[in-house]
Amino acid sequence: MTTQVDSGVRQRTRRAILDAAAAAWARDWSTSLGDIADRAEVSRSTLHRYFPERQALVDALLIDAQDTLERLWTGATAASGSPIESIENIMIAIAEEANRIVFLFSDPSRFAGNPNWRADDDTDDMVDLVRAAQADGTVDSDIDAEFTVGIVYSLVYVAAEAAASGRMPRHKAAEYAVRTFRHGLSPRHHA
Amino acid sequence: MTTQVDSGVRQRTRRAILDAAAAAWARDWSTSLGDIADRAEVSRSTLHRYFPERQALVDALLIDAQDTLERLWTGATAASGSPIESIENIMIAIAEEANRIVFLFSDPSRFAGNPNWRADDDTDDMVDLVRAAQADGTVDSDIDAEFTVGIVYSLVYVAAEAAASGRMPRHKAAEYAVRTFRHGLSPRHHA
DNA sequence: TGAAAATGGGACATGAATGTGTCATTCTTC
DNA sequence: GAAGAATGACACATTCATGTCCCATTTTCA
Repeated sequence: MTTQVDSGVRQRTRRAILDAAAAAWARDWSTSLGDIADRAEVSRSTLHRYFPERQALVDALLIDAQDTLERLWTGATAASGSPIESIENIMIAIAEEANRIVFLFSDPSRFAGNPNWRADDDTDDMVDLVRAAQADGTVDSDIDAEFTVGIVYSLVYVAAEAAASGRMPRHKAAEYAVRTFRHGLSPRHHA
Repeated sequence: MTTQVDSGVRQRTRRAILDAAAAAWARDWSTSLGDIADRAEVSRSTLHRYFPERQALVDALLIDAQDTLERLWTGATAASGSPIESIENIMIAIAEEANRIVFLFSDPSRFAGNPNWRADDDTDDMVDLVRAAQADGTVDSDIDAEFTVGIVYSLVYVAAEAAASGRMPRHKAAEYAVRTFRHGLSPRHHA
């Protein structure tokens, strides 16, 4: 039981476990709690103290990742003057913290029915943003908006992969992704 | 024991199992053999007759998917006159049979050490193709070639997802992907 | 039609992951 | 330095996927 507010120690342990789980489950949903505990550098006992059941960790992770996503979203849109600028800033922001977020999209159907799942809302917001950019004339209207959102996410994923593999710094990978998006979805192009 | 050549019945059962496993494992590597048997509409007993151990199914699937990939590759490059045309034709071809192939790239590290793994060769070939297209002047040389290959695969993945969800016909999704690639990686663009 | 092939269904043992609990040890904090 | 918090290291039961049989039934093909 927590005394009053969780101590700094507990916060750090909790975060280590969440981050380890996010990174592991992004690649392999069947990663065992024992492996996650190892990655977090805690014992399996400790992991179970923080998250009594596997489902408790899943739920906490879901909430944490979506909170992070919305925080990034707010920051990125606040600093933007146009829809396409918002999209590009969001891409960069997500690429920065991809380790905590990617697992959300590795297989969304996995969380279907989970009352904590609300990332669809973010995707809906992104679709709205793309539609606004299409109305703007800054994004190709010939390509389906939902499809375009899929491209946005997958470009971010490629950037995150490239950064994680150590082949290039994260900011450079993000720049490539944004650049490809901007050019690839540009409306003015000879047939 | 097989009499002489596998009967047509066995071929169809075997294919149903391989396809079910490829589709299931592309999304969730922890899908049980029981679930795969259900998807393939065979009993778990039958599945075990064809693939005594889980590993046997993994190996067979690995070989089957890579054979498919190389077949597509050969056909696509044979019908192409330039590197970029080859790349685009391969994208379309892979999108067609994505269900059998995508699982290869869902987490390649999973197959590290497996003697049957050779998809890296295909990726290497793709890198060569991109480099040729860059030398051509048809693909942006400012973006890392390996990163570009990642984009190619992920665009195909997005197309396959869109088609699988039923939001659009497969050929249209593939067209979007190719279009995004062509424009997104185009070299001539104002800064 | 009859034999062989192929499949379905179930029983059973095994191993890995999970969940629970206890106790000793280490770390914080006053 | 002492009390409480936090952790690590086990032990144990339970559940589930896996692998191995066996036998009845259906399907295929000569």
